[in-house]
Order: sequence, then structure tokens, then C-alpha cells
Amino acid sequence: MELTTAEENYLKAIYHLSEEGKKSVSTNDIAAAIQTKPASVSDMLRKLGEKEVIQYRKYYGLQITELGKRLALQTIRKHRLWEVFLVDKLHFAWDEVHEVAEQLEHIQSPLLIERLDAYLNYPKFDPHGDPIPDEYGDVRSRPRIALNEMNIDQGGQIVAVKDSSAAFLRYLDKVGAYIGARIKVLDKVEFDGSVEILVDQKKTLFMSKDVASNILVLQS
Amino acid sequence: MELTTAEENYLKAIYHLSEEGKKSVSTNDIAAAIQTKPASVSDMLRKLGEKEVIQYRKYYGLQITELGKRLALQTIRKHRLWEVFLVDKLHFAWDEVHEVAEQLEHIQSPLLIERLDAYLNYPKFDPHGDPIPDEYGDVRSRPRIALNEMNIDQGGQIVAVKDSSAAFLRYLDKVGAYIGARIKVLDKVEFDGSVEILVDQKKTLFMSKDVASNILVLQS
DNA sequence: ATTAAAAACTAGGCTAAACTAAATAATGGT
DNA sequence: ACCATTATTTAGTTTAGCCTAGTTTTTAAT
Ligand SMILES: [Mn+2]
Ligand SMILES: [Mn+2]
Ligand SMILES: [Mn+2]
Ligand SMILES: [Mn+2]
Repeated sequence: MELTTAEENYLKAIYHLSEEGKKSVSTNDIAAAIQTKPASVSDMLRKLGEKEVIQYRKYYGLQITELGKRLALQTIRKHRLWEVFLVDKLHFAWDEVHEVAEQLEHIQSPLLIERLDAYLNYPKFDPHGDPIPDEYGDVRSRPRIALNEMNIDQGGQIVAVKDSSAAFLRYLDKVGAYIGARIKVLDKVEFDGSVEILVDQKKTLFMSKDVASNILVLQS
Repeated sequence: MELTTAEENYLKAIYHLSEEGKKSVSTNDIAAAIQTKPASVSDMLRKLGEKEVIQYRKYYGLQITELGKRLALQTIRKHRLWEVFLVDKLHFAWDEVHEVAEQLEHIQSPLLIERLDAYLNYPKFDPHGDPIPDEYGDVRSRPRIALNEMNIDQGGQIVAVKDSSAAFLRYLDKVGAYIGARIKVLDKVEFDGSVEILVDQKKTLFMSKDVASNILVLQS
């Protein structure tokens, strides 16, 4: 089954929204996610329903099918492998890769992805800490907790970010938070939910709840 | 100025046809080159004329403009750099790269190409021996002669192939002709134009005029 | 239970890129 | 100079993907 670039982008968005725990994915959510109008989404949902990558009932929700999940994960796999390539090999900064990967993920060539994967040494995570599905769509996910939900004195390692926007990533670069950093929660402010953490046993950092909620930690 | 993928493909075909010495490029030639119908070509020529990448007069020929040449060379540059990447880094065979490069050449990211070029060590030629234009569209071309036009006892080095089809390239692999090989013309058959050559001072090869005409040699 | 607001969908229109069939222009041979 | 052939363009459709405006359905509040 063949998906167009637009269909792949929609399906990927639907998959991500589905994974976010929500009961069902709304037309408006999708429109917001891919910067399009709800009317266009309705159109596309009908088409995706016909292709059986989602199960769609007008006015009620939609559900991604097993087929849809598999295809979405293939696109996500490609996206993340390309991100690794851009950072590891071409020395892109982690905040520069998203738009390019958004294009590269649609290149059609199974051989290309197979070889790229090997060339990158079968990476398990992308530059933002997100897991790279294998060729069958299996994802090895680690138990992660948002930094703002940790308690004082708890420690761990930063393993991913929830927000991959350039603005957020550059902020993290600036303050010296990076994936792999060992951290410990020194203090939490009840009032606004902001936290103080110790990074690599050297440096202390204050961050707002908003920032902390976008940092994912593997507890130790 | 922004070109769509289709426009880039047309312009590239027009550029290549223009370079082939022909006085002017015909609608039918373009249609044949990109596997489409003449009616579709007429449509596109009007659009390309409006964008001033070609100069177009209905029923008479067309001529690529300086702007058009520059844009075409940019696409060609990307195509050939990606081919080098696929062969040098991902170990594609030289007959496997064309279709994938045909897609990759349309990825929009100046930074990506700049970095890719550096990563590949600023290659001057692609896997088929074709020169890679620099970022300003300048091409350093070598004087090349088709193998079938060489005389007995003349020698040189295979530097490129005219036909990059998988069938032709695999045939060359099979008989042991490759880019960089040192050759000498041992014999030419008047009747059918076929030639006998010595490869790397070791091996003799017979080939038809058709094959020889698609092999380009740097004479020494 | 009604009704106002929000969400979602339909209708109709636009553009890009392709096609087939029909019309028109250029050309080459007598 | 004419005519037949060939090349090219135009006209009219189609499909994908998007949009705005208007309609319908759901939902949430009274
Ligand atoms: Mn994309
Ligand atoms: Mn990522
Ligand atoms: Mn192409
Ligand atoms: Mn090539």
C-alpha cells in the first residue's frame, strides 16, 4: 500500500496524538498539529479511512488501525534515523534537524533505510532521546518520568525531551542541560512548580515547571 | 525563486538536452526524456516561461536562461552529491543510485548540501564520472572522447559513462570496465564499428560500437 | 428538555500536474 | 505553391490537497 507524502504526515500526526494517552483524536487536534484547517482534515480522514489505516466514523472519533500504526512507525523510524545522520555525521545541532528530517522521511527506498541504519550503527534513540522503531515497527521504550514530577533528592539521567522546537532546544543548550546528563532534584517550589536541579554533580540549575515538564528522566 | 519538484525535473531535463549540442530542444524530446506526454510539456513550458527560467515562443523552440541554467545546475549538483554519498558511504552499487538520487535532489536545505559536500570531501565527480557543479553552478569539465571515436593504438582512462541505466552499468561491471581504468584501443572493426581494447594492460575486451559510444575517455 | 456554543462535516472553488482528443501551425516533398 | 505529415498547442477532464463559507451534529449549560 502506497501513501502520499501528505497522507504520511497526517498518519504520523494521528499516531503521535493517539500515543499521548488521549481517549480519541479530534479533527481540531490534527489540524493544529499539522498546521492545516479542520475542513482539510475531514477530507483526509475520509481518504485514510478508505485506505484502512484508520477506522473513521463521521462526527465520532477515529482510531488508528494496526496497519496504520505499522506505516506510521515506518515513517517515524525514517525520520529519526535521518535525524541521527544529520547530527552524528553532518554535525547539525539538535535544534536544526527537524525540518530537514520532515522532508527526508518521505524518500521511498527500503534499501536506503536499511543501509543508513547500518551506517549509523543501528542507533536506538534519536538526538532528542526518542526511540527508533525497528524495521518491523517495534519500539523499545524506557520508563521515563517528567522532571517536574520527580521529588526532592531523587536522581536520574536526562534521556529525552518532549518538545523538540528549536527555541526549547537552544535554551537547554544555553543552560547546559543535555541528553545523558545526570541530575538530581535539589528543591521544588510549591507555589509555581519550578525546580532546582544539580547537573553532573557540578552545576545547579533553576527551571520553570513548564521547562521541567518537557524534560524526561530515567530514574535511578 | 521557488521551483516545485516537477519544475525542477523539467528544467533539469531541458538543461541536459540543451547541453547535448542540439540547436534547440523540442517538446517531444522533453516528453521522451521525462516520460510524459507532449501536451503536458506544452503546459509546463508556458509556466517555466513565466518564471523566466526559459525563454519560450510557442511553436518555435525554447532556450534556457541564465537563471534557468543556474537553478538546473543546483539540482544537478544535489543529485550528484547524493549519488556520491550513496556509493561512498552507504555502499550502493553505481547502478542502484539513480532513482533514489532523483528523489533526494529535491530536498530543500542549503545547509544540508553544504554539509554533505564537506562530509564527502568536496568530490569533483559523481560515480558515473559526471562533474559536480560547485555551489555557484560552475562546472570544471574535462575534455572527453567517446571510446568508439578513438583510433587504434590510442590510449587513455575511462572517466565517465554517457548512459547511466542499470542495465548498461551492470554490463560494464560484468566485463570489468570501470571508471578509472586505463585502456588502449587494440583494434577497430570497420564493418560494425565494434572495438577491441586492452584494460589495465592485462585484459582484452570486445565491445559493440553502441557500448563504446557510451564510454567516455580522457586521452593520454 | 431546550438551547447556545463548539466541533465536525459538506459544498464549492482553486492550483498543480497529469491525461486524451481535437485543433492548429510548421515543414518537407513534389 | 500546395498538400500531407509531423510537431505542437489548446480544450476539456481528472486527482490530490488545500481553502472559505455554510450546514449539520454533538456537547454542555441552563
Ligand atoms: Mn514530513
Ligand atoms: Mn526527533
Ligand atoms: Mn528528480
Ligand atoms: Mn550520475
